[in-house]
Amino acid sequence: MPELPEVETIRRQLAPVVEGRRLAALEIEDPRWCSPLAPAALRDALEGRRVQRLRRRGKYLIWDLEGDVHLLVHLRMTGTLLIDPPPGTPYRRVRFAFDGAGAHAVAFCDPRRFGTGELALDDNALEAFLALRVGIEPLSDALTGPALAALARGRRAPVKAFLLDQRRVAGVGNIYADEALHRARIHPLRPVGTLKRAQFAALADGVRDALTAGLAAGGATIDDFRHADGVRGSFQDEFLVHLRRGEACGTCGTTIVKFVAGGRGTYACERCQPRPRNARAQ
DNA sequence: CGCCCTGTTGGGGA
DNA sequence: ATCCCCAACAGGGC
Repeated sequence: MPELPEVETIRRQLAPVVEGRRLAALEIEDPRWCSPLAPAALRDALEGRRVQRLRRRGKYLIWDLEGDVHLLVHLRMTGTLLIDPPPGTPYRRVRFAFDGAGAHAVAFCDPRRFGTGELALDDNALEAFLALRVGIEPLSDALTGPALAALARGRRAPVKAFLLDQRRVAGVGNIYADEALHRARIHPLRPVGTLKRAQFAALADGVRDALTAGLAAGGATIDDFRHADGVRGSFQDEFLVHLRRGEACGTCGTTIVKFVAGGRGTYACERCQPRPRNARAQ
């Protein structure tokens, strides 16, 4: 569930709650969260420090704490951050307690335990960590057709695999990759290096538009999925073009088909997004 | 009821 | 460079 729009929405909700607050206690109930670092090491590094800023790079939430200490939280597939969750909230893995009048508590909850917390002990370490993992920000001016073309030059990988590679364009997940490709009318299995200039431009627009639409919808229904009662809001249905197997393409009415691209379940309209001749069927 | 498959992510090994 | 499998769990199909 946490794709970039949801991470950004959570960041916007959380920032006013944690920025300027002192982290009084950090309770890590599942040591796997920060593995291979021991929970005690993380506690020692973070407790007592004030949160200066909550930022996002790709799908990473970056907590900048005073003293040039940084916590990188990744929600993976099922993680979420809840503000003042009620007692007994299931799947709680980490608890952040803050100081001061009107302070809130924040909980990291994650049924599948894929989510991670990582520590960077100075700016250099933080940038080195990010440089290895995240590429250009899709909601910034850096996302342009020519920028995508430069990253794609000479590559034969399917365009969907290219989009999912966080080291090139950061923050595009499985759902939004399909969405962006449908908007750009490009088949997910097209070798990315063979796209034409106009297609790279359409792809840049498609990525930005899909994420922006998701952000608008996510912001509108944030209350639904922030609650820990299991109601996680099907907000994606509100803006996605309904790329589901068996359903009709909203543009041309052709039945949406499913196949595997970039190692993930992929949905496309093979009329709007013509399949390349050399790509094997299903 | 139980088995099997799928999955919004990313790292590691082949 | 690329593909496959895995982490841990829930939910749906059969």
